[in-house]
Amino acid sequence: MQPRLRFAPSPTGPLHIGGVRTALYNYLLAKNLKGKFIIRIEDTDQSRYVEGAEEYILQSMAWLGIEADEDPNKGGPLGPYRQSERKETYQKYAVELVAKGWAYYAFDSSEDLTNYREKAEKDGERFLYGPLNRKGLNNSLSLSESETQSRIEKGKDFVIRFKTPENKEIVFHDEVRGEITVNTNTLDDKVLYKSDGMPTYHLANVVDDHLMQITHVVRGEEWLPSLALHTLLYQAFEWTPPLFAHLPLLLKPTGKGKLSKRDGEAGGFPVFPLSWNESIGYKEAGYEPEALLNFLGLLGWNPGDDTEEMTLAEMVEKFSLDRVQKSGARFDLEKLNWFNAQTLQKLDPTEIVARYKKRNNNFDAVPESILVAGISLVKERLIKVDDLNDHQYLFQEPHSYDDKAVKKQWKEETPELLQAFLKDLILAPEGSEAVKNAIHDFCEKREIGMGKIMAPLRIALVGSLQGPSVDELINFLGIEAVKQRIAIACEKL
RNA sequence: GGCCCGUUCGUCUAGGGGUUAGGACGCCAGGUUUUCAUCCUGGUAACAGGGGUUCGAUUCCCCUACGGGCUACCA
Repeated sequence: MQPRLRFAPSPTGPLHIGGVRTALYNYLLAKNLKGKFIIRIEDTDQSRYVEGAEEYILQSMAWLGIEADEDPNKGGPLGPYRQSERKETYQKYAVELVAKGWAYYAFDSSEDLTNYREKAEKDGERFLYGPLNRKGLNNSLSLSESETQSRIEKGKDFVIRFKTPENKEIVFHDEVRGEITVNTNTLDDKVLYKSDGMPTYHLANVVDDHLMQITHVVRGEEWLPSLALHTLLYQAFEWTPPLFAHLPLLLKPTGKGKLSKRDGEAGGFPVFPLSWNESIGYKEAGYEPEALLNFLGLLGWNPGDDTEEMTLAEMVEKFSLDRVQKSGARFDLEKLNWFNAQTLQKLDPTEIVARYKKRNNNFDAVPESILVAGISLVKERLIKVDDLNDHQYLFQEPHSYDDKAVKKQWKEETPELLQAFLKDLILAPEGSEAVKNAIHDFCEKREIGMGKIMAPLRIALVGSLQGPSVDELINFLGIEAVKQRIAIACEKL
């Protein structure tokens, strides 16, 4: 059987970074097994539907470079891939379950249910619509068959609930955690089919996974408690269940709980891949998708050796469920920054320029070749592509001079010294090696320390005591620019 | 509260009955760079606690604590 895995987000808002990781792991496993990766939109809750969310999710995946084999837009052999478009399918299965004695009609109003819950809560208990009390509630188990029929025919609101077997130890298997046992009396009879004619997650999910021939369900740990129900559902339908793997959750960088939108706002880091309304995304914050993926891939999984820097393809090759972590992982932006810097180091300067230009127009007037040469000079000091903006001196004369540096390094005799050096420099041959020699010779001739000329030179060229080595810088800028900058500095300082 | 899951340096993690408990990020120090960053070298720092089992437990079992999730006609 061909492995088929799906990522099944709900279009209720932007894709959370934890969702991105779930998508990534599904993709990694699918491709590792040489199978298909599918995106299915789970939009069964009309009241929570958010305009643009589906599009956002698909765009995020595109930006990340996680390509689906089948999705709502490109379609596929087992579509449609939007649950709202599969609406008719579900009723049939819900009714089948009733016929088989695995489900029943329930007529309890939401007010009644709320009352039961409030009452139970007052008594310090929890109301559970389940095996132990369902016979006393308003449903086809307590009502006569004719009464049930007539209510349905009269168009009364009803839901279909799963008929959880009474007092059974049910054992199910999770690929990450192993065997888990639950007593069915602690389960409730989940609604499978809602009164609005839509299925709930539980029904839709199981039916679609079966129909779409999903072989591995990889999802967040928040679904682990539902696995008992889902296992029972597969039994009820007499279908072979897929393999299940529940991923540990992403936790807040500090403090308690899972990562949420607010943490991003408080901690100043994105929680969404792309911007969504007021919330900035990783893309907009200047992160490279390769770095995000690499970072996320290692948050809850490792390849078993010490390898950390990996491309998507390398992660695909090494991925396996048995190396997925059981406990939640805290989100640490520092490490992502490191991954981003590493990603940039491996990129060709022309590619860095291209990515920089997509987001910045500061150096639009600078010729491409100069930009590439400039990047080559400073790329190992970039964490993000935008950091090139800190190196404007490569392409423009300094806007200002660092006061502290000037005070300390710019002496009275400095202008004269620089002008004299310039004369020597003009005579020097091309290349940064020659520049270096010129500086050395000049110092020797004048019998002065290198610091006397190096620091002022740097101030004149850069504006501060930073940047690439002076010889490389001079070589890059060219004699005319150097001459000009020295002149300007001598005048201004 | 009930049910389920988990717990190795600050963080991500490797390991697994006998190890100097390994790596990475961060941090610190030194070196390179007559600058800064990079880079290199070194350092800092962990098996939640208590009981078992065992010649020996961080590793296996139990309990406690702590953390997490679920507890909707949401996913």
